[in-house]
Amino acid sequence: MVRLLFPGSKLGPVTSIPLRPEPTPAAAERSDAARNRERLLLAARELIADCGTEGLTMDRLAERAGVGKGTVFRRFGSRAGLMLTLLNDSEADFQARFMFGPPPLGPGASGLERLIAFGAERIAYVVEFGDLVLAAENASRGRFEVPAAALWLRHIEVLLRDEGFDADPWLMAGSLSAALDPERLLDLVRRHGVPPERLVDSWRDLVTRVVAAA
Amino acid sequence: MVRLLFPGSKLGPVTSIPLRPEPTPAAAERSDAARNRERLLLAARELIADCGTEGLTMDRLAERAGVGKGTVFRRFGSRAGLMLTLLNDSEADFQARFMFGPPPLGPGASGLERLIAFGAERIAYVVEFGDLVLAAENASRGRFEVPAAALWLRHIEVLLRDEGFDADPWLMAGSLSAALDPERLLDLVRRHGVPPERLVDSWRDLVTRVVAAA
DNA sequence: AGACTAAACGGACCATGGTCCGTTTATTAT
DNA sequence: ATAATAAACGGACCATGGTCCGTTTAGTCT
Repeated sequence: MVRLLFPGSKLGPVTSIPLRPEPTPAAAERSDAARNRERLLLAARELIADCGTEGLTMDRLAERAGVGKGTVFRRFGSRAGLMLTLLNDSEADFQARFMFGPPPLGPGASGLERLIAFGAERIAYVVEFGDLVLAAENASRGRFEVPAAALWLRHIEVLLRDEGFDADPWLMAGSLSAALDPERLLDLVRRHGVPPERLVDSWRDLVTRVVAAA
Repeated sequence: MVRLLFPGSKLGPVTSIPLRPEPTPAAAERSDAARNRERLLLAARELIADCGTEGLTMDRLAERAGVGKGTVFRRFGSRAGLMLTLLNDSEADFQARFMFGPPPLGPGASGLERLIAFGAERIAYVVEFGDLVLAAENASRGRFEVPAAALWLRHIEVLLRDEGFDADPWLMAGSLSAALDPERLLDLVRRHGVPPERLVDSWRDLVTRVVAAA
């Protein structure tokens, strides 16, 4: 658990679940470590801007940032961890919007409306950050241990319950969540040329049917 | 398209979509190539039996089979290709059963019954061949290009249409298919200890709801 | 049998993610 | 200021999937 600024708000820090958990949030970071972290993140963004996500290798990143390779791995744990870190801000923003933002995504709308909006936003998010999300998916032990994924799941589950869904909402939330799998969405958009709006339509249809029979 | 024996049937060869497409089905295999393929498959099964799927590396496999590493890759293309080949028989069997076998999996039952049975069988399949399926998933360009996957998708789509589902059955088939994703299923079974029957129940609930509103 | 050719072979080689451990350095206590 | 210490550093090293290309060989044609 880490405190992040709620972007564009005067309300001050809000609690958010980071995409990647910080190892030791208690101890303050040593100055050289902080400097290298900045250098690395900068270099990573430049590298991605120049050569795309594919072009970012850990060796190149280390060289470009002027640090040793070991430093890169101590900081981010793995390539996927780096990508997760790169996505952290936008992910925190997304979380804030579906947890505290205005309806229909945030509280105030019905469970179904919020489910629909959630899918639509997630689809937009995946389409926007495509390669990054894909590169972040290969986390060490499966993509299901990412803390943020657990949050989305729980969110969907709660919305299902709101709609009176009683039969194993946790598993159903997982099934719905699977329909938003980034690899699938990007395959549909990129290889099959499916327009995102059509994905949103299909998602709406899916959740509507699932909730309707409740 | 390759001809495979319909297992346990007197009906002779039936058409089946292989898990992994053969590069040049026309040209006959040279004798040394055939011998090496046998050696490799044997060695692969032994290695997996001894050290598990993780323990099978391409170098070790080559050494154990007594062939060069290049031979391994020419034969199977990639590690995932090898796993796909190892799964080919059971996959052909699965295909035969849902396409031509007895109801409720095969023709003769309603679309909904067949959908439910399909999911149940798929779950059992994934649980049985867990590691192999997982290792086969990292196919070159995503797990959506595997020909067999296209067949399952099409199957689900047809069954949806049978049930009068009109709104974008192809995308809906994909969403349902995503709920059967092996990585998810195995994560649920292994990490969360969810019994397969509960997965089947949830799948039944899902497809019933999707089809009900049609 | 001998020559010819296309296919198969093999293993050195490469790229890349990730680990290890001896060395350096920021920080803190005295 | 100096010493002590825990953290950070860096780059050699490893494992593994995958490629390349010069060499060998099975099958065929005469």
